[in-house]
Amino acid sequence: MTIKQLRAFVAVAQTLSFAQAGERLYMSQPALSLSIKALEDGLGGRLFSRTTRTVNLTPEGHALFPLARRLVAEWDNVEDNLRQHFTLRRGRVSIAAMPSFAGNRLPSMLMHFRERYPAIGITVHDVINEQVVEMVRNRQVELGITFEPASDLSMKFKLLYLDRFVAVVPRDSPLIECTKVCWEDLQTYPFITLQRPSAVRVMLEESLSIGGQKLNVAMESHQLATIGRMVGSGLGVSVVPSLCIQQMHELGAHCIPLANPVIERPIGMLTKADHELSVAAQALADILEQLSV
Amino acid sequence: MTIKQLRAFVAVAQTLSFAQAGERLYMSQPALSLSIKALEDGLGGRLFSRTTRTVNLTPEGHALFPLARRLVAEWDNVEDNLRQHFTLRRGRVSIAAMPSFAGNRLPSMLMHFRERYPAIGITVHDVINEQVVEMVRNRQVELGITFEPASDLSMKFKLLYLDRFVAVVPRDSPLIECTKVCWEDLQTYPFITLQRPSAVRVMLEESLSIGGQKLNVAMESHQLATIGRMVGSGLGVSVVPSLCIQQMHELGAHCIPLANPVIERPIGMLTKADHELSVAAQALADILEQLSV
DNA sequence: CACACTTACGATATTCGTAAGGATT
DNA sequence: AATCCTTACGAATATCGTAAGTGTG
Repeated sequence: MTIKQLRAFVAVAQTLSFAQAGERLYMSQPALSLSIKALEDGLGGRLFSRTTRTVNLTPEGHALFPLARRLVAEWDNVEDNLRQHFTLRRGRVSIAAMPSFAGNRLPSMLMHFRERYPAIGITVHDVINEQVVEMVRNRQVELGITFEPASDLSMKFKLLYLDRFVAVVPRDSPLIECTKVCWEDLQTYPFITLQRPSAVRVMLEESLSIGGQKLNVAMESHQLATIGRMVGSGLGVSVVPSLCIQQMHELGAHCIPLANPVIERPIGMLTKADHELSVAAQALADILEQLSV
Repeated sequence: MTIKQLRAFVAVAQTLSFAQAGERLYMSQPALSLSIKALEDGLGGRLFSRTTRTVNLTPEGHALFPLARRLVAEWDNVEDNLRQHFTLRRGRVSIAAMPSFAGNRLPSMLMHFRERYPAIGITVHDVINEQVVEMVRNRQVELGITFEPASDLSMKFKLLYLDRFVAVVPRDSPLIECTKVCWEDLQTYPFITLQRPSAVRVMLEESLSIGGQKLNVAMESHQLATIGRMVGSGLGVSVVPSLCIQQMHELGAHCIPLANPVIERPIGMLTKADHELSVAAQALADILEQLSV
């Protein structure tokens, strides 16, 4: 029994005519006749009782008809569904991104993606850097956007760009005139930064300790938006990835390049090394990469 | 997409090895490789991510796997089920038979059928002659057993044998010595027979009226068993199809050939002319015919 | 006699197995 | 070096369309 034979059976059963069914199936009537004969032989009995003049279902054919119709319909569904996934007319892609990225660059990138593939659903997990790595590892998401993690053979990291940290100061700060600032310039102001599990905080401390410097934290938050608004209100200064520059401006703070130490971190896409991306995820990855050049 | 390809896909997805799957499918590994390739090309994307050393499902392949398994399973079910019907290892046949037949000859015939085809279910409708014809006409049953009905092009009648009516008398009747009796012999006793819608009653009246004779009914019943017991108790005499001889004996009555008038009626199988029998019904018809020779 | 299904037959396509090639552990 | 998948190619098989055959209304 082949799918072709089953389609032929359904067509003949519906039209009760080999000639008409042949037309519908785009095949000659003798070929159709042979096909039905092969089906009957394969099953071990007749499905149609036919004189040269009239065609009718046998009781067994009658029993097969609804089953055959269902099988063919399900078959077509599965096939069509899969084809739509491959042609990006259906699907869903889950990604995780650290908040600084998810809240700044990502939305406009997703706009591009959605414009191009409006039928693909997107699930974004806005979680801290470490959780991004975990979610990729656990395959909760296909794609993660993070700072480059410690090298791990089970993960693949694709650089999108280098992010250089910048200082954030109030609009009325004297530092506002500088084209760049050093850590010493900032130390005279209360320092506001993210709470501990945050990668930004950790990377900041690491970079400073290399230069023998120390972080004196006056205030902490775990929301970038809060930090921005605190700095904007004149409560103190901060250092954030350049990703956040626009957000900081919108929150009323001002950003200045940080010259010493230069804190530069690769940001990119993280995937499981041993698992291929879905076509949808690959399409998203392609767009993210393309928009990061 | 063909059923063969889908089976190949399932096998490879389960073993994650073209070599092993090839063995299971009884085909060479290169042929399997080509088959999967053809499937992937047809669907428009990869289902397996494979290096020369390891095979893995792509996300799309992963999505297809349960669907493919279900499709293949349903396919096999339908195919197997139909094959079993054709080989008489599954099925049901519905027949209708007039009470005189259903209660006498039929049971032993069904025993033969059941012995030969124990998996075929049988539904017997024990109804009066006219209803048998109706049930065949309405396709409530595939097969009917009746006296030959008025010829009707939409029905097919296959003679099983001729039934000759016999007289039924009490064991202590003086008639018991006769090798045959005439209507006149019976008329001296109270006559017991079936009620009006019954074909036996109608045919009896018809036959008598041809010879200018008349039926004086002393008692009526609509059960043959009741008649038998009434006659057996000495309440009167009756005339029944020879079908019922054994039953009458068991009920304590005695049967004697009826010589004048001779009432002879063809009994046979009735089917719809334009509808083929199921293999199960045909098998039953064959056995009924064979046992009637 | 015309129509509709079946059979016959030659051509085309598809499928398969063997052999050779390439990549990974 | 061994193993496993892919590509190449020739052979076997299957499928299809045209043409001829057959039975029915």
